[in-house]
Amino acid sequence: MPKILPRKFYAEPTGKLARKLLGCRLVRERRGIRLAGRIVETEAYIGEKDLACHAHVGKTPRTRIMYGPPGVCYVYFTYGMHWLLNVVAEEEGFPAAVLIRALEPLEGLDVMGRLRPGKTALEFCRGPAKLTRALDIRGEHNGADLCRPGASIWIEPAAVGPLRIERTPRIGISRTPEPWRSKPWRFTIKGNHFLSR
DNA sequence: AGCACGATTAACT
DNA sequence: GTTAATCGTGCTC
Repeated sequence: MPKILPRKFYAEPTGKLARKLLGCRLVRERRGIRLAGRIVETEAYIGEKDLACHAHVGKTPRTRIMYGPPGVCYVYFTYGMHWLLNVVAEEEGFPAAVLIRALEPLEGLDVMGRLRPGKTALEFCRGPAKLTRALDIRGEHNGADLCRPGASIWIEPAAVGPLRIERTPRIGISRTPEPWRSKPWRFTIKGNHFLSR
C-alpha cells in the first residue's frame, strides 16, 4: 500500500509546504498504471494580498478551491491550452496553494512518452504544463483530494532527508506589481537537471 | 455581449 | 530572441 501524506502535512504556511514538497513523490494512477515523479520545483501563492495569486480577486467559482481544506488539488486552465497543478495549503478559509512546476520522472516513463510524443524523458515533466500533460492531469482533477485512499492522484513522502534548496523569485509573473513580483517564493532542488528553463 | 489577459509551450528566425 | 496557439475568467458596458 502507498504511504499517502496526511492532511496535516498540508496544513502549513505555504512557503514551508512548498519546501517540504521538494523530494516528495507525486503519483498519478491512470488505468491501473503508476505515473510518478519526484517534485523538484515548487512555487508558493499566498492569500488575497499576494497579487500574483489568483485569490487576489477574492472568492470566485475559479478560486473557491483555494479557500477550502488543504491537501486538495487546485487545477486551472491557462493560455487556452494548458492545465496547471497546485496543492492547496494552510488552514481552511485562507486561500493559498503550491504550484508544482517540475518533476523528475520515476515511474511509468513509457506511458509518459506516449503522452508527450517526440520528447525525451528530460522534457517529460520539465515545466508546470508539461508535467500535467505527462501525467494526464486535467480539469477533472480540480478539487481532487490528495489524502483520500483509493484516489487517482496523491503524494508520497520524500525518500531521503534534507536537500539543498535554492530560493528565487517566481516565474511568469512579470506583469505583477512589486513587491509581489520579486518575492523569493520559488523553491528548487539545487542543481537538479529536471528544473524548468 | 464584448474585451484583455494569462502561474506556458513549441516552433520558429 | 520572437511569436502563434487558443479559451476560461473576471471585468466593463
